[in-house]
Amino acid sequence: MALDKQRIVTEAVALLDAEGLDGVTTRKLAARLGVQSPTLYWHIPNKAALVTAIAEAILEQQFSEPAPPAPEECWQDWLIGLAERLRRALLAHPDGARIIAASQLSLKMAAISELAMSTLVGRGIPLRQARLIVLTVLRFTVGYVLEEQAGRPDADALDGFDMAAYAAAYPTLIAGVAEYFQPGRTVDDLFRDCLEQIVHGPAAQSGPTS
Amino acid sequence: MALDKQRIVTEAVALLDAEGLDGVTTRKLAARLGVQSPTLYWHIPNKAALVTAIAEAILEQQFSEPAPPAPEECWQDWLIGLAERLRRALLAHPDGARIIAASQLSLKMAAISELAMSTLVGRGIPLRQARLIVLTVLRFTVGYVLEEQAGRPDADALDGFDMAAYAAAYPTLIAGVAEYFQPGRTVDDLFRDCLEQIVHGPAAQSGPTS
DNA sequence: TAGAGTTCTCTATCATTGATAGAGACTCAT
DNA sequence: ATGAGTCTCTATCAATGATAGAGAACTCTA
Repeated sequence: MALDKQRIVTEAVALLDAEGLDGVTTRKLAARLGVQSPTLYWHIPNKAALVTAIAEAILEQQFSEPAPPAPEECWQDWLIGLAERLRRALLAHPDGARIIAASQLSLKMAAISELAMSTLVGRGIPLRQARLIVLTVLRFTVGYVLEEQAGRPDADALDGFDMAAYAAAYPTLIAGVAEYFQPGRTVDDLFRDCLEQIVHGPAAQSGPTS
Repeated sequence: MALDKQRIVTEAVALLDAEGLDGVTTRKLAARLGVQSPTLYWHIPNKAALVTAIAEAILEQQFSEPAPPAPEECWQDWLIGLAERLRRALLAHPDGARIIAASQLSLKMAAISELAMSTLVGRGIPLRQARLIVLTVLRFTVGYVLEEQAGRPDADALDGFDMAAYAAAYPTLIAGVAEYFQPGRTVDDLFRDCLEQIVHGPAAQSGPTS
């Protein structure tokens, strides 16, 4: 089978799924492709470019069709949905957010921004405000998932960790976490509530709807 | 001079400032300290712990005193100021945001969250909403600075890049950027406007105030 | 002061990784 | 067949995080 950039990236995503970003090495990737590692460099300038290509592939999976703007849906809900799709795309692979953050100059991200901004402008939002909202939502989403996917501290880091002292030092923090996840709420609800905070404003208190 | 964790971290930050995160290697750091690299491992379990320690040091510089809650200032402005200080802390060193994002279990970040949440709760904000706002603001800030500090694409990446095609494909995006930075506005203003979007809501249109 | 124990630093050495140089094979039009 | 272009190989680098284990240096008793 011919080896081309397409196959390389596809296999790189599979390797990513299997071993995480740190497991994506040129040698392991080459082995999966039945090839020696220097061969990859004929198709790809360097590893940074590979990571960028992986980022594009990850986004492509979730945003292949241009994400229909919205028929009669209010733009706020549509934008929230867009961010949720972005988050799903990042969560679909280990270290997804790290990869997007490390990727330089993603055309796919630009396309998403363009879609969002043009949609909002089409709904009568002033250009400046549309940019602010879209920028805020997208960067928040990346920051959110980045922390969401952050590797749980290993044994070494937790060595001298005193959970009781932690709870005593940060009571409000702990109370907030505990309060939030009492009923049948999930982490997805938390993300959505944050987004509503942004697009609807703090006034829109999301009560225990449904 | 005695070599202890304190001195190691201090010098690591200096090395970070000089060469960026990728330049912070155990050998270079040891050389600066007049020591051989394995010596570091007596004081530090591994490099991840070093990065976490650097993260704490970076935050410490900006949040050494507990950041006075606020006398009569409204909590919104105070929270924005807090986020701006966090951003400044991250921008003060190369790859500052990457370091915070890579750091696992930062006590300093927890302290900042605790301070913010308890302040808001003290102002009568319900616990749940306080958590949402604080979480949103902090994660947005990290995501924002992360992209802000993202290395500009190198020559290789820009090889086959067609700026004209880019502008044609993403007209609204380009228009938004162009529109925003017309007068004497700075990148700091953009960040602040995004924050106001979050804490005051989209309704509060930030006109060209002074 | 002698010596034992602890604390810290050293030399030597690994395995891994991203990357390059340069030889060779394979394809295909002339 | 031959020569150009395309693709893959072997061999090899330099750099990095990390460990093993020898050995100074310091400290605190007896």
